[in-house]
Amino acid sequence: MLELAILGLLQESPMHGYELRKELTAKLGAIRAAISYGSLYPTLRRLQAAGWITEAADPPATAEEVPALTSRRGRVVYEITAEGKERFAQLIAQTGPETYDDTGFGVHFAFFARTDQATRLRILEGRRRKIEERREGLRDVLGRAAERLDAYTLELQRHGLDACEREVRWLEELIANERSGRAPTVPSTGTAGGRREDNSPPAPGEFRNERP
Amino acid sequence: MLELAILGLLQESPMHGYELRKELTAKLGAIRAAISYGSLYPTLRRLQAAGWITEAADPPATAEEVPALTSRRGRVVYEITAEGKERFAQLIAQTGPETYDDTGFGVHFAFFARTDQATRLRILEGRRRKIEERREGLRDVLGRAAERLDAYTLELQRHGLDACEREVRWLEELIANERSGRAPTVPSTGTAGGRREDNSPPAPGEFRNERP
DNA sequence: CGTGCGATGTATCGGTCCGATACATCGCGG
DNA sequence: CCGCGATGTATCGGACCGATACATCGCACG
Repeated sequence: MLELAILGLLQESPMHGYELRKELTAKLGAIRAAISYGSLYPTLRRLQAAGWITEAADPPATAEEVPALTSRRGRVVYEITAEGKERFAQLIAQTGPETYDDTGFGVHFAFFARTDQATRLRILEGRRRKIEERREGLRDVLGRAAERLDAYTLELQRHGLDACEREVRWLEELIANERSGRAPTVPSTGTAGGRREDNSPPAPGEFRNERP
Repeated sequence: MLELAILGLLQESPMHGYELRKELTAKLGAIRAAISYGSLYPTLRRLQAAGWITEAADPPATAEEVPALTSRRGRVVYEITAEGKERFAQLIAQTGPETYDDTGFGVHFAFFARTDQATRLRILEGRRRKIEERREGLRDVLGRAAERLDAYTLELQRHGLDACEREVRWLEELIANERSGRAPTVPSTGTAGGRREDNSPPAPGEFRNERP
């Protein structure tokens, strides 16, 4: 999962670890806390060893200042490679069971702008199926095994059931949206990625979510 | 977390691994999928080594059948010890930061029936604080950084924000409930635990949740 | 009658990720 | 001038997962 997220983020712009963590936290804040450095750095090394990313020279901030005295150690900037982009595309398209658990789905969803519509639909439907199963499990427990459980446990299940029902409705909306309107896909920048500051803005008016 | 859950469950009745996993799944179904045996068995061994649990003889199911031929290997039934109960009480009462993350809170909450009211209140308020922080983080991203993010990522944040707000409201309810009405605490069965089949039924009418 | 299959049951292994910790630099305010 | 919070890289032990292996039991189907 981390691998996918890193590859996805580095496609927007080269970054060093610290920055990567912040962006990761911003992008995935809804589904998980903050990525630990204990996962991040080893994963970066793994990705580099595999050739998906490379170290890039730290740009000296428009030159002008800090000539050469302080030797500028630390601050390793990573950049995605062409192979890395292929790897990302492969990871994004292939759906295993882990694609539908909370974290897996969240990460995949966060990069839907780089995913083709068919895959998006497949993932949304798989997720819905999974949540429906969880929902049924909770209903069963609340129905059949209710008397064996104490009031607090029961309340926990009720809250969980509520969350499931809500998420299913959300997914339905997204699926319907996906089927009818063509949601925009960010066009791949091409293998020879020339530093784009201007990130493709999401086409307006695709999510008419009608929040009152 | 697993340790706490196992100790809690074994206080209701002795069980073997498979059974433990099923009960665990039933009790914690709202917050996590199913516990892996790859965690369960090593943890059981750890708990046994520490003296919190012991192996118990597998009761031959009212005797009568299966006299002695099939040697009855496999099926290790675990039982909590007096030290294990102390350990549980200690774990349940001590609150660290991990008490308030999704899993930690869920497990603690699931055993609220064995937790004193002051601790319950402390945990509920800690959890509320944590969720409020997450909520503020999401609001910030949706406000300040909205233009940097694509429509899908934004939608993910909105959904997360919604879940946060909902959980805060749920917690408020629980806290208010806890403060006014005295919620029941399952009386400790005592250190010399005499096999109780009849589980203390939760007092009725404590959660007036008024679900329409 | 057998046979195969799904539920029950115990167990290990490699891998991912987390939390704690350590350490170094930089700019700013007291 | 000194400390402190933000920035920044890095490692280590431990928790937990997913895959896998293997053995038993009962029963349904041919």
